[in-house]
Amino acid sequence: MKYIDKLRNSGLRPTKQRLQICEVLFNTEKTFHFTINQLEQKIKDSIDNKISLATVYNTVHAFEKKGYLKQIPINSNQTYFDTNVTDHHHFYDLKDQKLIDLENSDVGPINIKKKINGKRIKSVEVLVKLED
Amino acid sequence: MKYIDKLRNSGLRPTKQRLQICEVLFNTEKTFHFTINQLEQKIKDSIDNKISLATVYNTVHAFEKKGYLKQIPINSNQTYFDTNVTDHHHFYDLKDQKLIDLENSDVGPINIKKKINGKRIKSVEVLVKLED
DNA sequence: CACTTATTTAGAATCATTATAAACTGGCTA
DNA sequence: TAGCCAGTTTATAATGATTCTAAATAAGTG
Ligand SMILES: [Mn+2]
Ligand SMILES: [Mn+2]
Ligand SMILES: [Zn+2]
Ligand SMILES: [Zn+2]
Repeated sequence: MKYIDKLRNSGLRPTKQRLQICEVLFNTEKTFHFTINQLEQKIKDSIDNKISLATVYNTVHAFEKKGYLKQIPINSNQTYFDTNVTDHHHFYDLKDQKLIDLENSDVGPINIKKKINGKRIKSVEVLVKLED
Repeated sequence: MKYIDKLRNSGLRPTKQRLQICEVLFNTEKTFHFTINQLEQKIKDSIDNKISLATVYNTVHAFEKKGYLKQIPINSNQTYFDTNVTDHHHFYDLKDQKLIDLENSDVGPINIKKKINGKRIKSVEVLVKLED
């Protein structure tokens, strides 16, 4: 199975719950952005058994740690995650509270001129807020 | 007084509490980043009377709405604010959980090529995560 | 199967933030 | 200056996302 190896290779046991969450997160045409509550709803809509909220949190954090998900820095009372783990940026529609991907080519190269002693750059993320 | 006019001109009554918070926030050499709890501590350290936590929240939100403060988009359980309301960007030191200002000149112009119908760009913020 | 360790789970706890509603105050007007 | 009132402050409760707990269950191993 597609996700069994992915999980085993990461040192995560391929449990029924994790495999079902993998289907919801990764067996899609397009990548997407989500909060835990939105993911919980998606899971409810697509499987018959119940997965506890604690497991959804546990799984999302495990996947994030393994690099299969990333958090998007944004001001919201809920944490946003992204199934697109490539380097890219975001529009944030303030009215609809929706994230839209901005490819690197839509933004152009960003050259950070300032250096901090003993630190290196891990990521560069651009957030473009949109209003009507 | 310096802040009385500022508040009046914004349609905010210059109350004792607001004026004291203005002193803490704006009567400084350098701008700074803070969470509500950090600000609460600063207020306690610099005034004799008590200001309720609710008033600190109310005031910070009022000042943000008037453009005297801005939120910094970052993944944290607490909201970060900035007394520097000019267009600028941030380093985020993941280890020390500290924010460092990045001036526009340190980043260079950012040209967002993608357009979203009916929306206009309100702000462009760059977050550069630093690791050791 | 027997055993160990990881995982799931319901529910409680945490904690930043927001809501409530009563008391208070700044500013205007008579 | 007194009186009024909308705006503000305040203690406290409520909310809600997230994390914690500890017992039950499931996966891997020999
Ligand atoms: Mn958060
Ligand atoms: Mn927040
Ligand atoms: Zn994205
Ligand atoms: Zn700043």
